[in-house]
Amino acid sequence: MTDSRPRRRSERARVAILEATNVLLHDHGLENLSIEEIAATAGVGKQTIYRWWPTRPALVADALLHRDDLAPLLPKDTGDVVKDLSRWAGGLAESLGSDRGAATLRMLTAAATEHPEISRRLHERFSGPLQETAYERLSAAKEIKATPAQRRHAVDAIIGGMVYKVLSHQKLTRAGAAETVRIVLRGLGASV
Amino acid sequence: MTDSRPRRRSERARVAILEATNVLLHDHGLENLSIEEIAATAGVGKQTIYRWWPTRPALVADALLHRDDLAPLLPKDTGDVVKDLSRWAGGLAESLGSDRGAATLRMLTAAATEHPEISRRLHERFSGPLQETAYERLSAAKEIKATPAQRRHAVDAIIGGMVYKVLSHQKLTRAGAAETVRIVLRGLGASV
DNA sequence: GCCCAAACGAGACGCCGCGTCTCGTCTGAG
DNA sequence: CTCAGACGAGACGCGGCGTCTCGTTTGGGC
Repeated sequence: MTDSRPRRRSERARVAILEATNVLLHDHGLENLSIEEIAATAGVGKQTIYRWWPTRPALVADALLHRDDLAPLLPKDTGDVVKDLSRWAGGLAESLGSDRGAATLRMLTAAATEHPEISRRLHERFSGPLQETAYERLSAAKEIKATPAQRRHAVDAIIGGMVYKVLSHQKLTRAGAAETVRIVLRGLGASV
Repeated sequence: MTDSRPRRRSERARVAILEATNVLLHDHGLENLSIEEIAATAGVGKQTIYRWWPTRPALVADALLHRDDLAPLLPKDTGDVVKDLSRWAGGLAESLGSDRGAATLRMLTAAATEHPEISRRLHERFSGPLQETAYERLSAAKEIKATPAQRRHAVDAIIGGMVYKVLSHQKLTRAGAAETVRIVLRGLGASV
């Protein structure tokens, strides 16, 4: 992991490009995003973009990673797994269920679909931490007797259920997400 | 709903366009799909495409709907809900878990992300029937005591869990899907 | 079987964004 | 202070876009 970069990269340009990308992503959508307009908006030469990002999806991924309003919502630990995960899923549902949240989730999905490497980076930052902490919270609960694989499946069912509802334009509510958590946890042997 | 179309549309051209689209979709992917190449491949004038399809996503959706190898896999009814849904989910997982199946699912997702109307049509044909028959199979089972909303959440968790695994590049296996079904159905009160 | 409007195949057109390139200027590490 | 390399700006050829205009084919109505 040797950092072989004696290069004098302009931080000002880098940030301007990422922020311009996010603005135009929000205004015109992923489909109508043009490098020319990003450069013009950021007050930057096109070459400066092509110098540092190999492809458009790579730039989009970096722009999404640069957003500071997308910190993943993580479950608390009060000792009551069912309550903790229900509240966590409820909050997540409220966030992803809003117009803005749903639009962002669809954009993340579309960007991830374009390139496996982009998918990996976005997952590492967004859905990964969600999965991991929910899994750990589940593993710490004494009342749940399940194999690690079963816990993984349970977490995926909860998160996947929400993602699926958004992608298929179904309603995603706080109450519905909490209900899903209750069903899945009961299936893992928790008393609900 | 008056059908005001005394128009003499060429069936030959229509089919050639849809099939050329599917071929190019498979060869170059959604991102590199060009109308020019579709027209050339189908042996058709560009105007013939623009005359009948308003946008590129609309054409992609019709092409996917025209594929006859994508008939949704539906659960049987042998009287044993757990076994029926486990096998169904297992088959679905095997199909979606293959390289080709996963690629198709990602393409469907990407196409659906581009436009709400496209999303609605694809859902109506593919995920919709899956949801509905799984829901009905669940409702017919006497051993399951749950509200309609709970059944919906359960179905979404099962299907969503699989979709999520594919989109996040996790392994999707027959056994894993069956295990997820067992967890969720146990959560609905079934004895597993 | 004839007619004719509409759909067809072909391709030219202007436009725009792509990715590359070449300027002259700016800047920061040594 | 120096100078290599990043920078802003924008010209360039290319290719696909969506529209248009040809002349030809086709199929429903008479």
